[in-house]
Amino acid sequence: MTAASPALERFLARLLRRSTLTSVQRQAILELPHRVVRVPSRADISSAGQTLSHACLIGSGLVARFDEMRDGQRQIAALHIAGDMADLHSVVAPTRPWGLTALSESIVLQVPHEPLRELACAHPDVALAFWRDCTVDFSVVSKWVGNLGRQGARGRLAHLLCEMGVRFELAGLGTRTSFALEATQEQLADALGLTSVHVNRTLQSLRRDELVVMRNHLVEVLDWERLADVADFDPSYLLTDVPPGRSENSG
Amino acid sequence: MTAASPALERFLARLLRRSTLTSVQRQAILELPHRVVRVPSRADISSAGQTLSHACLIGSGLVARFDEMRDGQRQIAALHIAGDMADLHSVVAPTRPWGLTALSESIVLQVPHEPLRELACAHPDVALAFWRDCTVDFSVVSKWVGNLGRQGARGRLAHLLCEMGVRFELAGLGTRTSFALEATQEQLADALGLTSVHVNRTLQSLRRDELVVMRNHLVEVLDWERLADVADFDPSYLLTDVPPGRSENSG
DNA sequence: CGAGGGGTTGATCTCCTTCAACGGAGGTGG
DNA sequence: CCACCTCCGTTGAAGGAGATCAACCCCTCG
Repeated sequence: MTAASPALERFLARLLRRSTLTSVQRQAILELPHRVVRVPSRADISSAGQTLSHACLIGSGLVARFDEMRDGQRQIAALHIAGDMADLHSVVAPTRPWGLTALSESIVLQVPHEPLRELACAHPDVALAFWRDCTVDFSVVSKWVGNLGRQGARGRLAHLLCEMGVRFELAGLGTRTSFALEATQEQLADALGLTSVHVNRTLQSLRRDELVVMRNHLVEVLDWERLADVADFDPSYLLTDVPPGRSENSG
Repeated sequence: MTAASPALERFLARLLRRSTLTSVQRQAILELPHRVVRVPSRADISSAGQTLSHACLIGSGLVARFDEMRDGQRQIAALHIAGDMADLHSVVAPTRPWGLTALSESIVLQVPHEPLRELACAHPDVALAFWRDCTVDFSVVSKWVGNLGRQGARGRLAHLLCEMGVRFELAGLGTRTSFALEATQEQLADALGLTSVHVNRTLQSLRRDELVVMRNHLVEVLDWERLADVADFDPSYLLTDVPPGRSENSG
């Protein structure tokens, strides 16, 4: 057994958090062919409307999925960290209406669609696991709609920080109260539907209330309870509390 | 061959718009077991956190997927019309963090998860088709993030009307310039992240500009081009322009 | 006939944007 | 080694989009 890519191992771990796979299936995932690409900070990985033949697995760094308006303004619709397959959706919809961009210097694994599709077709459990993984992203972006539509700047920012904290913790990349979020205030603004000026003022407000400090892209949550309260944060939408057994049979 | 439910036929038609299925597979979908339920206007179909054993296929009416804040405020994250399987996602994630509510009197088909899952496991093409269908909803909700985050009230409302127009047209339930949207201004507000008062004023503004008229839940688009322009609307996110051939092999 | 829900209007307030300027840290070239 | 530049963060003042609150209208239904 050769040493697998740590990125694929992270991806498999993410899948296994919510799905059960046999050792054969697990091995097949670890052996997926791929090309490793280093993406500099602020470089676009792919743009909207492109038809791709591979999915992007994040090896390291921070990657954003974004929607672009006519005037060039961008809205970030998702943030992806190491172990996330940023557009697993593209396996079934190769022409995707969104773009991917690296917010920080990142390592990306290009995993061809073909073997992913073949794996899904050969192993129904894998197909369900992939589908389920996409459902997690769906749930997250749905929550973002609620966050943007019904919360003020404080709540929105607090919610984003809570979400990323829990996700970094789940991925083993930090703790929910201390993690590296390599995004500028302008990029946070693009994710929150705010201006960078207002993100700045809102961060100061959260800091004045001794809820969270952010400096040098390092987030330190000072009072998780109160931050989650400000954010109206309920982590269940991250679909983490799936029973460890065969989740397929729970319905 | 017995007469299939028109709702299942609509659902199948929606799948076939983007996926290719054999006649055996098509027949299996039309023969899915289900229970027909009539849901009165404003009644919740299911609430957040519930673990379900069936998915909801809309037979008629207008159904909203919503997120609920602590204070009871609701944010609608998706609108579903006849032929939409409102929570096909629940097949792989039976505990869903969102609720479903009927905005108008609706007919809902409860389709048990088991046969859906069995169908997906028995036929990889069906699994991919289901997964692809979920990707459409994903793409739509992602676009809503952009709409909420980067557009003002006029653009948001115009975009929602454009989207629903195209979707009604695709589903054969009207034309993009004339369709029934059975939602109150308050419900539109819940979808747009606005107040009902402001939705009212914004509708008047669109009407003054002779872009669209809405009365008695009937939307009449007077100038599609300009409305789409105000909305910054590009229908490609609805994933309608998939080639008619075997889309699985296009990557 | 009265009640209630949805739509309409006006006045006021507030949150966030806009615009503009400045500061500090890091990188580069002379 | 310092001058300069650029990017990011920070601050202030002014303006605007939308919220809020409250009243009223119309239509439907009991």
